[in-house]
Amino acid sequence: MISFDNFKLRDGIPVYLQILEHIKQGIVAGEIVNNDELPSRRVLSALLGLNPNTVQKAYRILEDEGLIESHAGAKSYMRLDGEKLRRVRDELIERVTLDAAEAFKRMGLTKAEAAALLERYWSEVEEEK
Amino acid sequence: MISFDNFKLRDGIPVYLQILEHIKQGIVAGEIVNNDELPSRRVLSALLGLNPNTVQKAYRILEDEGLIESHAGAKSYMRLDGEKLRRVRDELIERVTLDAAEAFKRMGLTKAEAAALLERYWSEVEEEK
Amino acid sequence: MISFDNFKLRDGIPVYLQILEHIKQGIVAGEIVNNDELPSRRVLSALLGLNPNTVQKAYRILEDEGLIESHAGAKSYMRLDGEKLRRVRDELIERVTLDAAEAFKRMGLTKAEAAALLERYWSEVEEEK
Amino acid sequence: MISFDNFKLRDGIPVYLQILEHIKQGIVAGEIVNNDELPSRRVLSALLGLNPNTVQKAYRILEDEGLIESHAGAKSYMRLDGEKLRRVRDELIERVTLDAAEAFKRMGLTKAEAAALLERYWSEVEEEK
DNA sequence: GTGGTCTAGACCACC
DNA sequence: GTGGTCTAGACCACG
Repeated sequence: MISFDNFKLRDGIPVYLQILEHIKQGIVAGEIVNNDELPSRRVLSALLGLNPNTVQKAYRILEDEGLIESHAGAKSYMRLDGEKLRRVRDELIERVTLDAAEAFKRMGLTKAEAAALLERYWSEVEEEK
Repeated sequence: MISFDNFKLRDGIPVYLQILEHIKQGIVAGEIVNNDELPSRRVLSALLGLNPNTVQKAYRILEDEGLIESHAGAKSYMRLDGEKLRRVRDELIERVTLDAAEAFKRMGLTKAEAAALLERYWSEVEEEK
Repeated sequence: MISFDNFKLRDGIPVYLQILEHIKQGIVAGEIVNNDELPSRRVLSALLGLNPNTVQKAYRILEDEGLIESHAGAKSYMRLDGEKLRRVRDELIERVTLDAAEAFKRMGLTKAEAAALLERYWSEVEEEK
Repeated sequence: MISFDNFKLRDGIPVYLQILEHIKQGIVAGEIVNNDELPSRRVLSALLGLNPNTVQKAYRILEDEGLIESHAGAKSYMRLDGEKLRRVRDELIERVTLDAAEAFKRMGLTKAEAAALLERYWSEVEEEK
């Protein structure tokens, strides 16, 4: 079962996007694999203190993207293969990296300075709660 | 006069925040310095194809944060000193770096891998449009 | 025994309605006649890979409409007479025809064009699976 | 402005699908053309006695399919070109025709009988209210 | 219990 | 006023 233990809501970003992001990051991290069972909409919404429809929106998009499969009355499961996995991974990494690079560049930092900053702050990231 | 030449709208993020971000990044980059003149709300909104209210919102926040000074009927100017500059710089760098570090960690990358990725993608950032 | 050999599930339409439709179409086609035996709920649900409740719902409606007769512990049988047969036939034909005519009209086709289309696609209907 | 004058709700079919169908039929009929303005979510939902979210769902799907374009704060417009028009037309006609043909066949009618039925019922379709 | 649709109504970002 | 997100909660189809 996919875990949402370390999921923290940030504000300013649509919640359904944060759910999508969390799942996609889990896929890239290898924590989420093919055929994994997803928590039901009701359970997850209760767990995160959200409305079921918000979770439903995230799940619907995942299904539109072919990453999960769900049928009325049945649980929902991850549907991953090499191609999808690669696609998710590439998109996610590219977006995160380019966003950061762009911001650093815009602030006038050099490549080396940016990389140093990233390494310096690495250990300050809030660890698992 | 503060430049918005390289300003590109991204969707999904409130436009007024993008304006704020652009100006703060310019401050950190040293392109924007104390007493610089800001384009008028009307001019900037026309330039960026935005609603004047959206620009107004960004300017109001900058004023609330003490970074600019504006008076009715007069031009607006940057009001920066060492302390404000440091504050803006630290906040911006910390946010960008921590966000990226958190995302990379969540994806299961090591510190070295993340830094390498950042350097690898560095030159791919779209240059001046 | 009533056959479900050519029964294909379509999605988007409630399954119990599809079962009802299948039986009524069989009645109109003359394949299903008075006193025919129906498969038991359990057998049919197993055959179609459905939940017994879904089949039960379809059977209950058929019984409400007086088209079948069933008693606890006994097999179910079709109960058709001239009047019921005519009613089912007229309802079904009218609904199918009017639905199609309405859709064709709404799309701006003429009567002749619609009839031609119907004849043209006639042979493309998937034959017995 | 796209009209919903002749729109009648049918039950048993999800409302958002009926809205989609109505618009697509209008496209095929040539009543709806490129750059046509759509009624706002609020206006249409009030007009049809629906919840705004139901209309929003239909509009979202249309946007996903590339048939309309909408931006926050701005009205929504049809975005059609030859390719999309052909796609919508082909899908709609094929579905309606095949559904009808399949039902008629299943009821044991011949191609000629079905076409005759369609022509006979043609004028009975409820005319514009 | 699970997925899907729908209503009622609020708040935000934007024009 | 317009599009987009979200909460609260109901009902249906299905297993």
